Amino acid sequence: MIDLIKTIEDNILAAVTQISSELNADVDYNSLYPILEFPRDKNHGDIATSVAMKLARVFRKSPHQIAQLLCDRIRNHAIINSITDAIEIAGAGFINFSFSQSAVTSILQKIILKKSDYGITNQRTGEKIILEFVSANPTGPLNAVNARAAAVGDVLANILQKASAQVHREFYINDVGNQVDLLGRSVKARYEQALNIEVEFPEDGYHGEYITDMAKDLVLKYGSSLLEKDPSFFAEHAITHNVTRQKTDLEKYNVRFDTWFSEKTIHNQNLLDCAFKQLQAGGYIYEKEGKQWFASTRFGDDNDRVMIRDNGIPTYFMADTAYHQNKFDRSFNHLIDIWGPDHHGYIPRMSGVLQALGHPADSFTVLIVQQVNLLKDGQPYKMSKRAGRFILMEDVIEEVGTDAARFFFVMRTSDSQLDFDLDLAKKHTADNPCFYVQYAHARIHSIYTKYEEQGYSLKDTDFSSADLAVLSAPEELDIIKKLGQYPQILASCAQTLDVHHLPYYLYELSSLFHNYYNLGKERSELRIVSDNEAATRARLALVTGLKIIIGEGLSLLGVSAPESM
RNA sequence: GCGCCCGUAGCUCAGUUGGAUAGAGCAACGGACUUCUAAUCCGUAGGUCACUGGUUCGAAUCCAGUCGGGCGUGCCA
Repeated sequence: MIDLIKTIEDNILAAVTQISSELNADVDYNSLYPILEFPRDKNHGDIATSVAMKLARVFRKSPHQIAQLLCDRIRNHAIINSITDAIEIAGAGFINFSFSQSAVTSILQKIILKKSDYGITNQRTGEKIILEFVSANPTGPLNAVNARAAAVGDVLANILQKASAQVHREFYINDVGNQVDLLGRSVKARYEQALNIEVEFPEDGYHGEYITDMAKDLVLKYGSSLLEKDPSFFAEHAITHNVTRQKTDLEKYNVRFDTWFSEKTIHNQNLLDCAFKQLQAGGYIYEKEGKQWFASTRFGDDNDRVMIRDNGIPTYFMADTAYHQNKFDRSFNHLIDIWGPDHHGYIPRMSGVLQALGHPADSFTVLIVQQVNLLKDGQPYKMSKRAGRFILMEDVIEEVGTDAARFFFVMRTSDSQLDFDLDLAKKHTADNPCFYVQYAHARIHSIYTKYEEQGYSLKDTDFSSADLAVLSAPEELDIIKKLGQYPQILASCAQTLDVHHLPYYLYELSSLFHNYYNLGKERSELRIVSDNEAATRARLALVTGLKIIIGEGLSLLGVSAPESM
């Protein structure tokens, strides 16, 4: 539908330009956008513009008069007349356009021809984006918020790629610092305990069951031969073990990273020093109380931040600064980070330090993924069988499966808290939105089967040449119009970085389809597969369009599109 | 105290850079269906968009303030 909209938009703009020069008015074109919008109410046409109202002041005429002037000009164009049935002025000065039937069916034709390419836009052409997400500490298994971040990040990456951006998925491993030391001491303590040696467990150490299991495993393999090793040995072992497990969990969840970037890389390559010197040269560093501070308040942060402690050890923030600089060094021009709710206070300093390093403010974007409240039997589900303190990602997947988990995690605005109803996600009924959408896809396959049972072969059916003029029921045209919105939905997701519009759209589309399908039960003339060969072929073309968009949409969500359920 | 997120139907949530009479799903209520095209279908009702003021042709949306909820506020990562 994007080309239909473009045509109308261009014509409106041309008319506005003409009128403004005649009236000698100075129009701020930016203030007119969006030129066109989808009306909520069907009586207001398929697409509408409110420019007449926006121009009232500059043109010194009533919105209604302006709408009339615009209409007079727009109606003169042959293209406009071929794609619209009606252009009406309504309400306070809206101009409502209704598409002609042939314009609508041409959308379907295009979808069938372009298939999964239909959603491609040039929204973010030329951007080289590095999307960093999950980046969980290598001190244990992934939890439910990590699972949400993984789903959101992966889907966002898919959508950005459809908008023509180059996207690199990265997982940052924080394998340096105090927590690593603490992890090592925790594992060593468990190892000694497993050998019946009485030792004190470190204060604030890692209590998870997985630590004990790991220690027992070490005893099985190496007996007591590791007693002489120091904690760093145990830490390294634990990190390798944990990261491997995280990787496996994420693969089962259909999330694959292009790189697993170790923090050690930053330290080994002397990148901290480079970044620090550059900040110093820019005059952003000062010394106080024996520490080196970054003047973060110059970029709107609450406090200045320590980069190098008085003992000479750089802070985490210093390392993270070097890491983010390194992303730019790897020639990415847009950094997107997905962080958990506990890190939002960190945004001003990160954004500030990157600006201090000479990067434009809009080249770094942080998305905050808020916490997840898992519900079971209507009650909060907080304790994990394995981890005790929190729910693991693998618990969620085991409970509801990868498909439902991913669908539910991206279904809501990611920067607000999510109530995740585990019981609902498991249901195989229409109440479950994930099932509902997948079922629409499966149902289309059963229609194909039905068609072949009638003695036809799908292989011989060329949908692109079907006579689509048969599709005249309002329900059929509504479905096609909805299909035509798909590229806009993706473009809007890619622009706002809000992915939840996609599952919503797929749900609404499926709903139109299920309702249409059900009509055939009451009104046999609307059955998709019938004796009427021409109608059957046209309707198969319609469901094929649906199958393409639903299948493609689900694939962007990383959710399977089953042929039967 | 300060910062971020949030407050829309009984519940969970949408609401397209400000647009027309604020929408879905669930639950509730009322019907249909005794069988089919696979996991019922159709309909009804339900609202002070937390509150107050402001901006304008127009505000759930933007601004200021108030109230309420969640999270954060390390030289941890």
